[in-house]
Amino acid sequence: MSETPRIVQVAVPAPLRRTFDYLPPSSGDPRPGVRVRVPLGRGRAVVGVVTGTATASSVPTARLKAVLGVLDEEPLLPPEVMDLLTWAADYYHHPIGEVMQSALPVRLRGDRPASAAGDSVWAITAAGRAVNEASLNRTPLRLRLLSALKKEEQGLTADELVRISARWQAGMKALVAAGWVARRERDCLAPVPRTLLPPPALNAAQADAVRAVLASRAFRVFLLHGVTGSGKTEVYLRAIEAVLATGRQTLVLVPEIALTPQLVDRFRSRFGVAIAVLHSGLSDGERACGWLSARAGKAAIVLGTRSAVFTPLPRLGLIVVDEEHDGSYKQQDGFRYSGRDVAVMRARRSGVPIVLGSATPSLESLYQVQRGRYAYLSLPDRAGAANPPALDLLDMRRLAPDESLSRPLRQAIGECLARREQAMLFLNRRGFAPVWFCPDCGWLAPCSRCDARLTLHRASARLRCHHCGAEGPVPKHCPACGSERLRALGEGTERVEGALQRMFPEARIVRIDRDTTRRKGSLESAFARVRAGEADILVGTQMLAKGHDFPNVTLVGVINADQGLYSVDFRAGERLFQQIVQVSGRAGRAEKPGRVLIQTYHPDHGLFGALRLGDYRQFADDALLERREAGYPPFSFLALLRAESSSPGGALKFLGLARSLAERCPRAELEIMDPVPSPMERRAGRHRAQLLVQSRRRAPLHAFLREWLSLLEEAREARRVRWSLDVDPADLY
DNA sequence: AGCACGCCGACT
DNA sequence: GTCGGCGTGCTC
Repeated sequence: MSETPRIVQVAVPAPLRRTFDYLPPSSGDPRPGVRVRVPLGRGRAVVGVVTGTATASSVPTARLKAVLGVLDEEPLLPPEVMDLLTWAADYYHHPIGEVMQSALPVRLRGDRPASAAGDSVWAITAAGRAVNEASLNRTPLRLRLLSALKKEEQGLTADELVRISARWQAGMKALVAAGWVARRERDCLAPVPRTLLPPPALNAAQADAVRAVLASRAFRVFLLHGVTGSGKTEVYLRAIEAVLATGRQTLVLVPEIALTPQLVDRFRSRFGVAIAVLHSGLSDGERACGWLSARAGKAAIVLGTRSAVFTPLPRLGLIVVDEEHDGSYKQQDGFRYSGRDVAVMRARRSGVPIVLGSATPSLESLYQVQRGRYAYLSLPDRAGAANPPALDLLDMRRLAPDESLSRPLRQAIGECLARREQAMLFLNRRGFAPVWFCPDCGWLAPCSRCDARLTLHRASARLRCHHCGAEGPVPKHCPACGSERLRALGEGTERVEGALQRMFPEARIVRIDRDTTRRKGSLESAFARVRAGEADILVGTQMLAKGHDFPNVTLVGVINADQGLYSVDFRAGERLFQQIVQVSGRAGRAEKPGRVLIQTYHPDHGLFGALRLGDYRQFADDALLERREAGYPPFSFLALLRAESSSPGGALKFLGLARSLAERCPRAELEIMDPVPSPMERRAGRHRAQLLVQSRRRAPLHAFLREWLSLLEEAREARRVRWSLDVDPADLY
């Protein structure tokens, strides 16, 4: 019998929407999920992932190149994850190679063996611990290294040792030779605590929710709608506990900012199991180590942000998505997937239950509840029987604000301080003032690369663009008319902080925004100061609202709630409501009632009515009716083709071509809009435009997109602009 | 994305 | 006479 020629299909790291065929290595066909080194182009070798094998190729055999090397004995990506990634590449119409790469930790994207992916560290040995430090007095470098390692149970990497001494290697050599220090791989799984916290008692709603989730052995989506402070996390923990007891693993996804040490500690102190934490703040080695422990089944719980949804978990038993409505689940560049939606698909494919938790669920999820697709679990009560905070609207049309703070708000802050409680103020705008303005000729300092105004940062005396990062000095004279009367218009957090300091000279004020928390760990230390009672007033942007509890905050003020009230984006209302509910949740605890004051120029807006009643379901039902009438998601499916070009008309011109190519594709049940400039047409020197495609049904939309993209890829005009397709876009700009 | 090939301007 | 500008095309 003649042997059948075999072909290996490989997803290569290139923006190509297909796999490449290679001849197998002499060792035989590598299995799907295995990394291979393959030649690509002229003299270049890349690492790709095997997606399958075949008996024939559409490329003539003579032109096929052979796999250069096989990097993994066992598939690095197991079949379950490979299937999920293939689905995701198809659904988001994104190049398969880039999708595969995004699923791998950075350390494993190259040809490093999986066994050596962690951080290599120097760690103290038992012998080293017993050394009498006085005996090292004559070798200060060795002494410093040894005492540093004594404090670091996990050991130190070369990068970290450099900070102790540039010449650390010399001293380390001697310490290793003496047997006091050894080189090993850093263990990324924190030690299991000796004493575990006992689980608190559940209220009836929590117990019902836990019971419902645990009753489901197969795939089922649960929407856990729990008001702030109602104990959603405890429901997760109980469900996880039961899953762990059966020897299975749990995947927990949280929004980017919410993965705080506090949350991690809460998980660690409850379970006597290894927990892998995966987020962007880790070193590449730590990420790879956590990922590999999950894949090996060593980590029983994976707690991570968006990209953790692709972590291999051989014994997956449950998925939890916390704050499922949060926008940070959607990746905003490159492979634009939704971590939440992929999680639901993963649960379905793996046949496990998934819990989506939120105080303000997305309209998409609530709609699935209405349709009977998701099970609805409600936690209506705050733990400890605390009342929800009283919510008042301040009609700014009738109140004379002083530096954007109305009199009732100032008064409430004063009373709050007198009670020795803390106040928290939100303003979604950092910097001192959003505009630098000439009162004589009307000139407004513009960004030279964006269609936007520059924001004044007074402390650093700079004008900055919040869209492209450009910055420059603050002109003293108007460049248009020479006037010397330039002034700041509007308010940012920096200005409000100053105003508060003048109004309440005794108060200790902490400002929290991207400018004050740029340094690593500074956000955490600011929060720690607040919790320790070393601050009276907190001023900040949205980042103040997520994942943190401040028991002594009893007043929350929203300084400008109007942004987004009349926005062009159809999701703006939903997001505003979610934000206000989230910040309101910061006010008050069991024994101290909270108060929320919202400043607005549109107090009659319907959104505030539902907000005052604290009725999210009512708001959501109304909003869903509006969406249904307008034909917006979740009653339709969207795809947005975006383009940007350095030349003014380039993006629109390309989209014009895309629009005409669309005529050649199956267009039944589709609405293909005309290309339009993006709401902020110029950004960072690039001209941007977009084209929206909409359909009532998913299938025709995706059939269309498939053909449309293959035509677009062939078009030479497509090489002159940067373009990307966003399936289920979160923002229409 | 990389990388080479390919024709037109200012330099040792 | 060459170095190099980025337009165009291809990668199994």
